[in-house]
Amino acid sequence: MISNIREKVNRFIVAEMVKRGVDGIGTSHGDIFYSLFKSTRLTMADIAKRIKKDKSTVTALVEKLVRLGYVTKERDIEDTRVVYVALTDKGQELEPIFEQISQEVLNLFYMNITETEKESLLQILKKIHVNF
Amino acid sequence: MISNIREKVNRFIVAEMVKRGVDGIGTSHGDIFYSLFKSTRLTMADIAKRIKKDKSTVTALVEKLVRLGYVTKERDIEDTRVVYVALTDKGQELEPIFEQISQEVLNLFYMNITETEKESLLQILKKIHVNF
DNA sequence: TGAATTTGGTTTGACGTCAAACTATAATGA
DNA sequence: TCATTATAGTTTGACGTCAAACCAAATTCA
Repeated sequence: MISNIREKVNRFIVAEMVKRGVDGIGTSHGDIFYSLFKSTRLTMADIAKRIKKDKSTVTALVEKLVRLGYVTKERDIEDTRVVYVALTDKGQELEPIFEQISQEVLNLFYMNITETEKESLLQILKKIHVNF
Repeated sequence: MISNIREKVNRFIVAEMVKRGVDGIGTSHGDIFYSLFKSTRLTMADIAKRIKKDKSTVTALVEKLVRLGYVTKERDIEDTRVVYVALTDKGQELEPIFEQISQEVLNLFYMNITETEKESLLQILKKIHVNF
C-alpha cells in the first residue's frame, strides 16, 4: 500500500505539473527545485545529499534541467572541481507553481483525515522509518 | 517519509535475498514469484495485472527470470498468442526463502509498533490510498 | 617538494519502467 | 467469407537510477 500511495502521489504531481504547462520533469527534478528554492546555488554533491540520490544520477537530472533551461551550471574558480547549480529566471518562475501543487497534494493527501489521525500517522511512520 | 520507507524496505529485501544466495533479482521479480507461488502458471497479461506493471515491463522481468532459470515460458497451443509462465524447480525452491524474508520484513516493520497502532496505521493509509 | 590520498564530478553499463509502435493471432460482424 | 476490430506479447526508445570505473584537481604528509 505504501508503494502504491507513493506511486499515485508521484503520478498526481507530474500530472498537475503538466496541467500547468510544466512538462518533461519528474518528482526527482522537483526535489532539486525545492532545494534550489531554499539555497540559490548548490554544488552537485550538495544536491545529491539533499535529494538522497547518487551523484551520477544528479549529473543526469541536472543535465536535463539545464537542457530545459531551468538551471545553469558554473564551475567554481577557486576549486575548479566543484560545479554550482543555480536557477535561471525560468526556473524561479516555477516556485509559486510548485507551492501551489504542494498544497494541493497535501490537501488531497489528508482529505478526510483528522488532525489526531495525522499526528498518529506521522508518529507511527517515524517509528517504522527508524526500524530499517 | 513514505518514499523513504519504501526505498529502505526494498533495499532490505534485496539484501536479505543476496544474503541467502539469491542474487540479481529485485522486488518486482519477487512480486512475480509471489503470484506464481499462488497459481502454478500465469499468462504475461495475468502477471502484468497482478503486479501492476506494464506488459512490456513484464516481458523484460520474465525474460530475466528465464535467463536465471527460475521460470519457463510456454506458448498456448490453442491460442498461440498467449504465453504461460511457470516456475521451474529452482524457482519453487525459493518459496520458503521468500516466506522467511517476508516474515522478517514484517517483524522489522512493526517492531515497537503496538497492535492498535498497527490497526490505526492501516486504517489511515487506506483512507489516503483512496484519496488519490 | 613530490607522492599518495581524498574529493567533486562525469562516463559507462546495466536495469526497471513506461508508452508507443509493431507483429501475430483470434474473434466479430456485415 | 473476408474485412475489421480486438487481444497477447514483443520491440524500441526514452528516462531515472545505481555502482564502478574514471578523470581532474586539491589536500595531506613523509
